[in-house]
Parts: sequence; C-alpha cells; structure tokens
Amino acid sequence: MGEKKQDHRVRFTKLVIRDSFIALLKAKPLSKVTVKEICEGAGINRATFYAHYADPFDLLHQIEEEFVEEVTLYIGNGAGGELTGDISPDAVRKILEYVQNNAEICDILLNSDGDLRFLQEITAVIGRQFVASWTASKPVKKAEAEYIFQYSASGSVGMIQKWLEGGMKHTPEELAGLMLRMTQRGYSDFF
Amino acid sequence: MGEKKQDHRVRFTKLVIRDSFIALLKAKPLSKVTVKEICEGAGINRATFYAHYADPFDLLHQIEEEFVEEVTLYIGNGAGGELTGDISPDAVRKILEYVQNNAEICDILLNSDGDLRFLQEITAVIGRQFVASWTASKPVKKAEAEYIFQYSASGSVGMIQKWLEGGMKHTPEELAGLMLRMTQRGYSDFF
DNA sequence: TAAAATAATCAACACCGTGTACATTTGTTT
DNA sequence: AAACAAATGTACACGGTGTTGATTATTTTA
Repeated sequence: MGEKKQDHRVRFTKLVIRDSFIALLKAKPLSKVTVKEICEGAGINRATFYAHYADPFDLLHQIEEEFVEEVTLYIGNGAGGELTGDISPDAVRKILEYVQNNAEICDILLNSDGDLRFLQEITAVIGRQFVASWTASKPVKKAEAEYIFQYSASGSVGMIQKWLEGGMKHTPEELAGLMLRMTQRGYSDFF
Repeated sequence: MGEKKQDHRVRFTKLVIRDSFIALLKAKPLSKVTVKEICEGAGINRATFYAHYADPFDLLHQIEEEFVEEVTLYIGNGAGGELTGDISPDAVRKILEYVQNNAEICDILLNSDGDLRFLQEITAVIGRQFVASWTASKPVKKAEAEYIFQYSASGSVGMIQKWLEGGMKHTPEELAGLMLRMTQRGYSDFF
C-alpha cells in the first residue's frame, strides 16, 4: 500500500517472473527450482531477476506476504468489524472464497512441498482471531486457552488443506458451517 | 527391522553424519545445508556420505521414516491393542512421551523449517487412527467425516507443536487429557 | 521533443558445491 | 593370513551462483 506505482517494465518483469516461478513450483519443490530456470521460463535475463529478488526464497516470501495481507484484511472485517463473541461466519466464508479464487497458489503454499513456516504463520493469524473473539465475550482459563486455540486454528487450516486437496468439491458456505461447528463445540466445554 | 546388523564402521559413520546433520538443521533450513558441511562437521570424507545417502533430503527422509515407524508402533497398541471406540488415552500418552524423549528431532521435524510433507504424513497417520476408532463403534455420515477427522488430527498435531515450542512445560498426561477432550467434544455432535 | 533517469540486456567472470571415479589405506570377517 | 568391505584422498568435469561493467531500450521530466 505504501508502495508507489511502478514502472510498466518492472510490473511486467515481476509478473512473468512470478508466473514462471509458480509454474515450476507445481512441478518440483522450491529447493530444486533454480534462478536460471525461472528466467528461462520467463524469457528474462538472469541479471534482471537479481535486480528484484535475492533468490527464489525471497520471491516466495513476497508472494506469501501478499497472501497474509489479504487474509488478515478479510479477517478484520467479517460481518462488519465488530466482535460478537462468535467468529463471524461471514468472515470465514470470505476467506474460503478467497482461497477458492486463488486455489493454484494456495495449494502450492499450503499443500505438497509448501513452506512450514508459512503454514504456522497463517495458523497463528487465524488463532489470534479466535483468541480475540472469545476472550472478548467470555472469561478464559489461561493455562488451557493457548492449546485450545492452537487446536482450533490448526484444525481449521487442516480442513482447508483437505478441501484444496480434494478439488474444492464443497461450497465455502458448507465448509464454513462445518468449521465453526467444530470450533464452537470444542470451546463449549471450557468457558 | 529387516536390516542386518551393520558393520561397526557403518554404524559409526551414520551416527556422526546424523549428529552433524541435526546440529546444522538447528541453525538453518534443510535447503541451505550442504553435503560438504555435513561431512566437515562429522569429520568424514564426502565420498563416504554418498556411499550411504543420495543427498541431504534422502538423509532426512530416513530419519523421518524411523519416526513414523515408532509412532505407528505406539498407536497400534495403546491400552493393549483393542479398539474401544474411544482413542485410548494410554496410546496418546505414550506418543507424547516419545515426543518428549526425542524433543530435539521432533522440534526440527515439526516446527520451524520442518518438512510440510512429513507433517502431513504424521497427521494422516493420526487421522487414520481416529477413523479406525470411531467408525468401529458408531455410524458415520461419510460426507462430513473426512473433514472432521482431518480437523481433529491437524488440531492434535498443532497442539503438539505448541507444546514443543513452549518447552514442554506440561506433562504428557495433561496434554493427552486436553487433546482427547477436544477431540471427543468435536465428534459428539456428529455421530 | 530533447535530455536525463531508470530498467533490461548481454557477455564475461571467479567461485563453490555437486556427483562420480579410481587407486589406496584401514578395518572387519572367515 | 587371506579375502572382503568400508573409508579415505585426490582429481575431475559440470552447472548454478552472484556480481560487474558496458550497451541498448524505455519511461519520465523539464
């Protein structure tokens, strides 16, 4: 957001690099993707790559950051922004729709040869939202709370992974419903 | 198990390689660990490494396989082997104790720069156990079942991750109790 | 539109880890 | 002691890396 509009050339370059990179990630793990390959696939000089990214990891991180930004945006204003004590079904649905619309990248980031650090980051983001929602409405036994939220967040992300893996045969609404049901049921005993 | 007892030299070599490797993994991600480093740390010739492993990934996979073997072993005979319909608290406790006793490797495999494929494998193993336990005792609505089991398995593994991350300040019993409580509560509504 | 600024290209370079080969030395087993 | 297996040392070609400096192309500005 703080970024200036970039040169058309830069926009184009970053775009082809990104496309080539993702195409490669569909076929092999990050660790085996070379800068050379990326540039050949993008039809770009290798020196140009280094003008924008330190290495393929750096490139991946930038893609991941974009993703986190988008998701936290959706999380922030689910049904309108207010904390109801329950996680807003609307927020969950919106996130799932976003995942659906970006299935290609999501599958790469969350499944197969994805980045575990990133998975933990996403899980933490979602977990934090659970914490915010629940501690606002009900008192929490601190000791157990962390584990419970972690359980719920990991479980939710795991559901999303399975959903992606299976080709998203269910609607975001269906999945959101199931997810909230599991989550709230898990909490009901503790607070 | 099917392996013959190895030459003392081989045992020693594999041991020092493994130790050196793990030490490196504590400091940097697998993708940045070189064969050269491993051998220098192990005080071993590079050619010797290649006599036993194809590359560092291969080495990691062998370590992971050992781990999975152990865990599936504990899962199989929790309270004695029979399926009660509930997941045996004893089995869970034993797994957690194993994790505790091998905290160093577990932390490397499951947290930080670990292998996402491996995480999914472990999750699948645990999920399968949930399936076996529950479908044995109660009828399941097939459509939702997969997601629910995935949720529970991911949640459980997530709890273990957090436990490791925090330095295992709680006993295996405490964690096992919390885990089963979350899991069974999640199911109670569906079956 | 011309000039200044920025981006991409091209070619060349030293560097380093890789994987393999083969002869040699060390140790294990029979 | 002899036969075998494992580890060492050395050397090699190969390929990707990251950087540099000069050149060409494109965008911005004055």
